[in-house]
Amino acid sequence: MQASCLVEGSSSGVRKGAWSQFEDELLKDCVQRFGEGKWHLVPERAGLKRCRKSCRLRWLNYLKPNIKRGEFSEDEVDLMIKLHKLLGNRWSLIAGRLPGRTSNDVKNYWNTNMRNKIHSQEKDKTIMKEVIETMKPNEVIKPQPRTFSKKLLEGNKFIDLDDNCSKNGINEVGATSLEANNWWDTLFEEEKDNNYSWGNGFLQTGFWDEELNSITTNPFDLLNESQIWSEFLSQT
DNA sequence: AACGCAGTCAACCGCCTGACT
DNA sequence: GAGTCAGGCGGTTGACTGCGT
Repeated sequence: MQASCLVEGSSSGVRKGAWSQFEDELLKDCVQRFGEGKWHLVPERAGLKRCRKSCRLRWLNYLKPNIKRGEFSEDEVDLMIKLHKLLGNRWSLIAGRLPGRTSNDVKNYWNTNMRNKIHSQEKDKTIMKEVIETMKPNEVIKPQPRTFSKKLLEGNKFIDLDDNCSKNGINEVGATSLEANNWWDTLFEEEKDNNYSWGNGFLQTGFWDEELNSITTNPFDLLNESQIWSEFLSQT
């Protein structure tokens, strides 16, 4: 567990701190050759003196293709606020709805920009209260299982992870087959199939109403009577 | 030019969960 | 059922940078 990473980090000369360009190249090359996943094998395969977690993080937050850099657009911020209101500090889920953004990006942005904004709006007690409410520990939805065993995948017509990863590497949005089998992404695909409207790359309507109802404990804390999630997320 | 401060963000840490044995 | 492993997450830290004095 984390102990393995700590031991790796302390006793076997594992590097810490900022990544060099050379290390980045080694990691990129390794992921391109073997695909994402099996992070415990990556340091050895790549010839890196880094622990598996460090390799994974570096790839996901910096090296992965299609990562968007620069400022968040208005649309992105708007969606982020709505999703945060809905999901709390579930940065990975929020990032999953913002193409090219990582959970680290979203978290950093929120912790700097949004908190500042919120503090500057302290006069507006209702906004303040809303945000604080979403940050209560008991409002945070526990993470759902994100990984699937090979057996499970085989039994549900999914493609074998290792096979798919090694042959295809990453898909067009930079996601592994593992991520593509995430329920959330599946929903995303379903929405596209159903020709719901999109704007600036974001889903505007038809927003997995049933699923969001199922994962939120008290949907009517956020929704008006008879309002659905897609309406909530598309309101301005 | 030198210093201090605040903001940003990459990276680390500790914990949780599911899979596997 | 218990123990271990690997993947993943959110919270936190600290190095770096830019700006004001």
